[in-house]
Amino acid sequence: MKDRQAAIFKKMKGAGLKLTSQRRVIIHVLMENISLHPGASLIYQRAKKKLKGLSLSTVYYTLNELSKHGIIKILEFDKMENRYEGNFSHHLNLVCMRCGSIIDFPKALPILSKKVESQMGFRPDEMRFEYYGYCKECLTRKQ
Amino acid sequence: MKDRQAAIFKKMKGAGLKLTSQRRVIIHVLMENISLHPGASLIYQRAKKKLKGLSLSTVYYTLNELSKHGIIKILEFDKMENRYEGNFSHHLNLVCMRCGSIIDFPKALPILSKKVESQMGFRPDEMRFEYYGYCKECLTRKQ
DNA sequence: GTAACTGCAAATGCTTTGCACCCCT
DNA sequence: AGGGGTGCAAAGCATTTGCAGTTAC
Repeated sequence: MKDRQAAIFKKMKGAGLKLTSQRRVIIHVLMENISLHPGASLIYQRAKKKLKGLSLSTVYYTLNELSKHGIIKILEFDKMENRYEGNFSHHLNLVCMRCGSIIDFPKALPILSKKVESQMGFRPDEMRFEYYGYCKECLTRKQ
Repeated sequence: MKDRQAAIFKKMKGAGLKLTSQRRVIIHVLMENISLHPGASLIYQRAKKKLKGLSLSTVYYTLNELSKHGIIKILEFDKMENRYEGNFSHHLNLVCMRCGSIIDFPKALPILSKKVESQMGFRPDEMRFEYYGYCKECLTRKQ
């Protein structure tokens, strides 16, 4: 966790991004909760407790800058705010439609990039694999 | 095309949905453009030409009703309006980040539902597989 | 010193909603 | 006849933007 945070600071330096106190807190909260794939509002709430004057636009601006430089990844959803993740490996996201939790499923997925390119002339850049359903906790709670 | 439209009307009847003149036009335009995976605004623009008084909220309401009854599918994106599709088969969508076109790639994808359920206790309901990149036309046009 | 960052408020864009009227079945 | 459907305007919500002041490098 401390390591991952340090790694981000290093990448930011490399990308010419400034390390402000706001960013330190935002990144701390982000990494502390990275397995939840937190959204901007959660990050904002928790970060604001540590840094009173923090504004939501700063949180968005920072997360967008990090994503622009390939340091984190933005996950965008239907009827749900964006979420942020640090996992760049090729994996499946399990999205709970009840509680909104997102779990990584690391099982190898086929890479179809070559086929897609030769058969359709389409050059893929990013990929997205998701299952929407109900997580263990919500299934238990349900009945 | 005529067939697919008739099939939708039939399903609507089965679901207890009323067939109004607005809906006839909306569905006609939807099916006419289904391979584009049209968005609400495109459907609205084209349908309004055939039915002057049509309102955008009716378009949204109709598309939502159809989706609620499993007659069409809503695709939701980042920074792009929702798109609608009729293809319920397990396929990959190729989304062009330049022109916004969406192409179906029918290649069989692994069904991981069982694994996900036994290993993670997650019960999947819907799935979503997308590649974001650049389509043939945009690659040609680019340089 | 200066370009980048921050906070505020306002704007954006898509989608939904409340409500009165309308019309399919 | 009655419940669903329609159109309008307004609200909703996450995200972005313009701008003036601030700060890291």
